[in-house]
Amino acid sequence: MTDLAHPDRLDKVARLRAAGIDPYPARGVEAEPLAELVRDLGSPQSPGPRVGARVKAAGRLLSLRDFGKLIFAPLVDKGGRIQLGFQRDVLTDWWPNRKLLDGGDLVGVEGELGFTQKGEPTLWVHEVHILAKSVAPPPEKWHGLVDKELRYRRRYVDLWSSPGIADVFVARSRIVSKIRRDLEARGFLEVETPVLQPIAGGAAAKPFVTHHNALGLDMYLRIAPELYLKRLIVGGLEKVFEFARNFRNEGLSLRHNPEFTMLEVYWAQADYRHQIQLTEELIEAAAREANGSTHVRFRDREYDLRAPFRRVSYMELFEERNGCAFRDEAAVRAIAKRLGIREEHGYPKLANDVFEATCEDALEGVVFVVGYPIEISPLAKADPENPGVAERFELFVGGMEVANGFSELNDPAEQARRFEEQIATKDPEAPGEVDVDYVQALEYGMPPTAGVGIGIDRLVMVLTGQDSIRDVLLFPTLRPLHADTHGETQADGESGAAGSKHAPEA
RNA sequence: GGGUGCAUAGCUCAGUCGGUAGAGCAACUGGCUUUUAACCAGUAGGUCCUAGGUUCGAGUCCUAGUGCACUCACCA
Repeated sequence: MTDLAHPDRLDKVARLRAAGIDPYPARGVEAEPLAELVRDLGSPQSPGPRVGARVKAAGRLLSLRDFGKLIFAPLVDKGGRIQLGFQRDVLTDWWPNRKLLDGGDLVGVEGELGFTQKGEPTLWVHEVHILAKSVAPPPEKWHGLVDKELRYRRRYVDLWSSPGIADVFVARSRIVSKIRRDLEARGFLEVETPVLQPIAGGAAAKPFVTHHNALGLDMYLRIAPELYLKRLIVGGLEKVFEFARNFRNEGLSLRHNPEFTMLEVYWAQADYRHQIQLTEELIEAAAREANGSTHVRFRDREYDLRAPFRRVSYMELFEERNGCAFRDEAAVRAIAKRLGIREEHGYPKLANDVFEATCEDALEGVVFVVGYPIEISPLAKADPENPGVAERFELFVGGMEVANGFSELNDPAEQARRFEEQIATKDPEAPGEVDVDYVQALEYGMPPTAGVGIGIDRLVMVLTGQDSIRDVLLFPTLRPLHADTHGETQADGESGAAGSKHAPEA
């Protein structure tokens, strides 16, 4: 038992047992969803079909308003809420036990649907069963859980005590489900590829390192599933996708969590133009699924996600904003100097930084940027008409990158050369060694293929209007609490259990 | 990693010029059969984040630390 458990409530557990009532019974009750009960009850002005009906319900009591011989208590379940009315004259036998109920308790009830004098839909209770006694005090009834950290740490409280929170995660589930169904309908196969990888490839990012004891081998949590999914294209699976949890050992922000979900789709015989179209169609459908419309409100701005989305050319935008070509090194360096941008990993990266600094505002709407410099696209195929430009696109919504896709490089020699080049930059985010097995896979021959990665967390942010990635993650990454000091134990009751499950920080 | 801010009862928060701890909610006791942030009366509840320092005296001022929020950088 932790310090979170309230002595008065623990005492009530004992009193329930003494009264012959199991505070944690083994069986639940068959209950109807509260939202349906409320819907079918209607209102006093337009009564529904189930006024006076005898029903069973289960849920969590939020609070109790005790009038002596009458108690009102709101009951919530997943997505619904109704008021319970307990009356002494109806619950004669149970009445002496009423003081053993608290806000937060889980109960099952049987009773009759009706209204109060004020017209509030009410389930007039005839039978009460406690389903689980809550010994931790619920959040303050008016303000609720306002401490953001506590909301993330105790999502299990946030979900039932903060209105609208559960809706975001229901929407997330529907978005993912819709995308999955749409891809399956188009003949794509959902697959699973390794999270534990001997070489962290497929993106530029710092990986988490772990160790496999039996193999005596350091391994990485994947930063991207890309190289494995393309192996499957070599294997002839033709159209594959994975909702891939990726792990990147980098900073946290409104848009970044160390683990995040990326949908990656690979499509043989397609090129980047097919993927652009697929991307916008999937997103439009997901928007309709989540909101019933293509209009979304994100960070105080309205966006219309109806396909097709606008396209702009990377190189043209660069020239328009900077008055010089991407590869006009002298001119670009001068601009970089004026903007105070320092070179860190070679010229192409510097020029891309200039792009990001000068073209940012052009990415404010819903827009595909198309045709990235080949130098910063090591896994993408060059445009046959324009060898310096990769057949690559990124999708931005409100300035935030949501998707990245391209025609996949399938020339094994060229891929090996680009891997070597990447490693030579000594960029800490470049892979440490060439993924020889991947190059070998290409040597067997990969058909012309296009791939895209869609940031699912960020897409959900846009579609549900959440500013922070943490608000679309049920359990965002947090520093674990330690039970070392008394102060922290007091501040958080579950710290002892939680702390013991976490490995020490590396 | 840098900057700014915050940390007081279970929760949300006050706390004046440095003078020894307050409210509402929750809990407990009593009253109340139509409330909905119910109401009325009472009781109990404090390592003022931690460790130092200044001072006759620190919740308050100073230093360091810890945690969190916001923000910048990196990243998708």
